[in-house]
Amino acid sequence: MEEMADESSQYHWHDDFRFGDELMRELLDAPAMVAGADNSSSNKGADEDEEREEDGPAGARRRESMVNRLISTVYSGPTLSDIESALSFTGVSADSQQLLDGRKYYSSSPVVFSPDKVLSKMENKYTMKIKSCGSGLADDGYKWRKYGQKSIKNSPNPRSYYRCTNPRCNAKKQVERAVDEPDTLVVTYEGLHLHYTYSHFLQHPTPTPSGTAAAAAKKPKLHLHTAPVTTTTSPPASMPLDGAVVPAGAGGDSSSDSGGGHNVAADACFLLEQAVPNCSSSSYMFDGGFASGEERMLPSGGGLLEDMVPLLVRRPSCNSAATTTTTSSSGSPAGAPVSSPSPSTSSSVSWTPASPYIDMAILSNIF
DNA sequence: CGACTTTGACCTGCGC
DNA sequence: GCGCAGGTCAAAGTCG
Repeated sequence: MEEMADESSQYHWHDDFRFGDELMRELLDAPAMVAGADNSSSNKGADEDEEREEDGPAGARRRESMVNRLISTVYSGPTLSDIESALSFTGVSADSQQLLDGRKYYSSSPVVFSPDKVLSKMENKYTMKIKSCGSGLADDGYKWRKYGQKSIKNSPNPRSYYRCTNPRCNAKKQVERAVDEPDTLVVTYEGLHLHYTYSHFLQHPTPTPSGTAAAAAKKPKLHLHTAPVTTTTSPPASMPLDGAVVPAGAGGDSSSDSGGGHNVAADACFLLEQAVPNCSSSSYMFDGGFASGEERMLPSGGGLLEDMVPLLVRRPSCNSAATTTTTSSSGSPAGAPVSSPSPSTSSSVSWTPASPYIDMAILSNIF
């Protein structure tokens, strides 16, 4: 298992993104771009040399800006706006719209996370219908522990109950097969993950044999299963996908999901940065590599990222389509993602995931 | 030996 | 209050 999180895993981040022509051009012009991405061509020449050697705060800001641009340019998956569209979000502010555009976010005004706002909606439930592409279950990037199974009336299929293995997380999910569609899994999520597990970060082993690598060796069980998800069904999201979703066990109903090889943390950082420009992913992902970032991302024991909202949902390993229905258990304040006035339903989505991860529940809470 | 799954028992909410 | 159904607990078993 842990062997799957080999060195290559730290590059999964790149696996899901491609370099566009624009990026390539920028890379070729790296010196100038890095020195002054905002500068016009008129700055080239003598000034360019000056800028290139600039090492002050301004230079740092520019470099960070450049990194951000690269990030947004490299990303080829669905943008938050795509997700928004899919969810038929309503009440999205102009700023948010801009923010949702992966190529504009860095120039938009900062978005301030409101923990209260997010937490107030933490009781939301959302259900996903996952078209399984095999006999397995989807993986949402989180680690789940099955704590019960119940046969449901009028349903030939038992319902399995899972709880997030993180002791400080009360996220739960229920998994059962659709009565009319045996190849479809119905996953209901309750509660949200306000953390990442070690597994996400251990996928990015530090180059140094000691330190985090040692930690990884000590906590192998927490590694996401990076094995090929041939036996798992993946939903589009933690929505987890298993949108943070389904266990990968044999037989489908009972499975403990795990990662599918995706660089979840990286994706999360990217998405987080998209949502929160002030949160510089570069400081986590690109400044000296992820290894150093790993340390910073583990503010406390237990590998929790308490200051970081997971914007994740694991993409299904196959081209499965997932349908999600978000249910707001509590009165949704204005701006809630629900598109329907009905208290029991909100949005229904048919999404052929091409993107990494998204926690639609969280996104809906944020925007 | 620790983590995880299985599974029957127990608890809780709801309708009658 | 009773019964049903869904959700959770926890002991036992399994696995690596």
